Amino acid sequence: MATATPPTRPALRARYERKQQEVVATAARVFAERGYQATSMQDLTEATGLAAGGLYHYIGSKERLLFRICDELLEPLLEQARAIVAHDAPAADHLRELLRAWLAHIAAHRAHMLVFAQERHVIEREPQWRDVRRQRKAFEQILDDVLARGERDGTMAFADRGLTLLALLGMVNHTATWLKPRGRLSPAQIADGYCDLLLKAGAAA
Amino acid sequence: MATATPPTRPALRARYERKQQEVVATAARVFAERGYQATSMQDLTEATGLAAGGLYHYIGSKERLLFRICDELLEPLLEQARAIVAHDAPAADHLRELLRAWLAHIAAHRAHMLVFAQERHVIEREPQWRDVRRQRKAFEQILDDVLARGERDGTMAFADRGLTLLALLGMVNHTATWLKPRGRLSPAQIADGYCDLLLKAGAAA
Amino acid sequence: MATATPPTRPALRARYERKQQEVVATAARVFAERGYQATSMQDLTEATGLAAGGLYHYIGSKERLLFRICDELLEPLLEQARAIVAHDAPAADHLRELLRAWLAHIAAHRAHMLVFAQERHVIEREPQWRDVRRQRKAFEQILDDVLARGERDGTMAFADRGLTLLALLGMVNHTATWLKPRGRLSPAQIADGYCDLLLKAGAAA
Amino acid sequence: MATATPPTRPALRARYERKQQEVVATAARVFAERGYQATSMQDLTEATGLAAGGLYHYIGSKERLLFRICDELLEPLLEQARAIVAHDAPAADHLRELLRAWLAHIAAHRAHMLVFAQERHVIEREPQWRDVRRQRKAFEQILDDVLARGERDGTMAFADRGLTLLALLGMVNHTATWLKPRGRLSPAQIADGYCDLLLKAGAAA
DNA sequence: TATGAATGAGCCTTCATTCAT
DNA sequence: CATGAATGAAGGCTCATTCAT
Repeated sequence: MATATPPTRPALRARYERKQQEVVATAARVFAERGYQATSMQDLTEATGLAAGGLYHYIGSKERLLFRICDELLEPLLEQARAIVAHDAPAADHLRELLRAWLAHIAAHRAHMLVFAQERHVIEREPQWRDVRRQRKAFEQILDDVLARGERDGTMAFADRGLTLLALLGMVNHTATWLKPRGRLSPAQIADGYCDLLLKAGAAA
Repeated sequence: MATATPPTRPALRARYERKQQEVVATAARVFAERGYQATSMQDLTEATGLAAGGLYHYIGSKERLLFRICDELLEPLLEQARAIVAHDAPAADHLRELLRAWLAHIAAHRAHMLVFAQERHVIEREPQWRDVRRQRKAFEQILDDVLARGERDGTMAFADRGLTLLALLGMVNHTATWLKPRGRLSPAQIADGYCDLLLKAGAAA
Repeated sequence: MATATPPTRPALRARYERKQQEVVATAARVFAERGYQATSMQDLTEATGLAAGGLYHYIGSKERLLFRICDELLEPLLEQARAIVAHDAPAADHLRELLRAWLAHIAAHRAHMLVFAQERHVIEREPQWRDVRRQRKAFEQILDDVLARGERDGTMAFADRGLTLLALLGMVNHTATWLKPRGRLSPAQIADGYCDLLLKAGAAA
Repeated sequence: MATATPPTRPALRARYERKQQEVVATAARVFAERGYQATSMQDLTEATGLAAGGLYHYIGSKERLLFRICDELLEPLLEQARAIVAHDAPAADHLRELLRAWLAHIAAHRAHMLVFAQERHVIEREPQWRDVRRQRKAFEQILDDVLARGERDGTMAFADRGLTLLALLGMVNHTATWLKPRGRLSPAQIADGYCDLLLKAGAAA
């Protein structure tokens, strides 16, 4: 993956990184709309107002751009998740907090999420995406750990924990597809809805 | 959309359609692996053993091929769904039957399903995909109708039926992603798992 | 190095290869004039009368084209050289025959030779050119062997055989630069001139 | 050809010119390795440690840089050659001195020489290189004059003087290709080797 | 002096598709 | 029926160069 070379002097560097983020955000929006593959650099040129060369000054390559989008999505989410499970609380509370953070993140990065989902088949197959895959897996592991802890301490009892986790991942990931900025339900309400679904279904006898 | 011109004499026509289905199946597999956009006609040329001209003889165009894949996925599924809800039975039974048929269909057409999911953003936006969208919506309507009937007759009580339906769609659609031909759970078991999840969560008091 | 895929049926294959050679010859001429790097595929498009796609149908890539040019130059030359030294004759006769064959080859493939010389720095450095390098070295080895044999059997006595060989290579390679189709001296006369230069300078006492 | 604008105050000017020479030397090295055309300004940016703007401050343009390299090569060589033939001496002595100076120059400016040879086809064709061509021709004329004088005064007798000169040019120019800083033969030894080759071959009966 | 952001033309190549055979 | 030669627009990206700072 080609890397754009950022300036070294701090003042310029800050400016560079601000502009870079702007470009990434714009690109995420366009990718989400038209699809990553179907979006040409020409499209981004128009969306950003930069000429081809200027664009590459900030992004290195189209694939690098996709990488940044995935990273901006997963890295802070993973960090939040780790912070949540770091403090002491019942498994059910952790689950609810995780879901709320997750849905809020999706709402705030809807375009990122849609792009990530669309290009999933690439990310799961190509070696250069290993780090991204690892972040995704780490997050899912945290979720599974919480469910497992609930089972162990007797507060949850799932028919099949593995399937429950997969169902959860499915419903949450799918959410980016239909979530609207000012929709009927807030991200928190959706999170609670999913959480209740799981907790009721897995209510200990 | 360009249309390939099939022969009119019945014997030839049968042969033609058999070969055509073969091509569509192969294409679905390749698309599922590499992505529709990332797959070139050249790739299909290699995968099918046909030369460019021969390929076009059967498929008309790349987009037409995508259309066929979607249609092979949705049309029989919709038909089955209609058959299921046509006979008299409690809402919960209908739901279970629908899920079993659906999961079985996904298992049998995994590639089709993955392609459909991947290209969803195109299908949902472009006018030429209206008919496909309509099929998808009709199927989802059938599901919603069953849940609504359950609510009406008092056998189900969801916190939020709309959200429940979306959750269901999410988990089922996501399934194609991880379903393996000889996995731990059979399609029927998965269907039952999802069904129980919903029914427990929406158990009437 | 990408490879264009030739047809398999013999009749078509012959046609394909004829056209391919035509393209290579044209390209060699253009490269010789403008330089390999300075020549754009657009230039070749104009020179061959083929559109971009058609061009690639025959050549695979620009680098592959360069490879073909080098191969068309070196492979038959090496073959001729081997045939010459295979039959019994005095070293001086072999030398003269080699030079005549060599100069005739250069005259017949002036463009190829100029391209080869121009891109020498690439050919000598990059790993994908190993086979071409090997052919060049094999040819030079044959020359050195003849000079060494002359020294051994006492018919030649060079002040420094290594330097003499390098001088020979220099003068012959340089020839493509100034050789004109109907110049004052024929390739054979030039060959004899170089041969005499060496033989006189290395005349045994 | 764009021209960089040097400062006018003497002290600054000296500094400027020192740095400029440094840049030219570095560029010559990189060009010799990768080829003039294949070297990007970005490559030079990295090799010199200057940013794009700084580079242009010193060189004006990429072509101007090539011009400087050629000029640094040819101008002092031509001056030396003129000095040599200015003093009275037998033609054979002049030839030897010329070759020694020439080979020493090549050894000291190997990169310059390689670049000059590589880009020869450009230099010989484009009008803006007329002055460089003139220098090259002037140098070759000096060589030819010496050989002609040797023939006239009966101390040399070549089979074909024109061909002999071309052979000489070929062997010397080719030398840059294989000359190593601490090789088996010193530049002076190589010069003598070439000189002896010519003188023996052209020994008057 | 020197930086590095920015340009936009041009690079090589691939693409879906057509059509004479 | 099927081939594969051929198209030409468009793809992602790099290039030499300029200029505000």
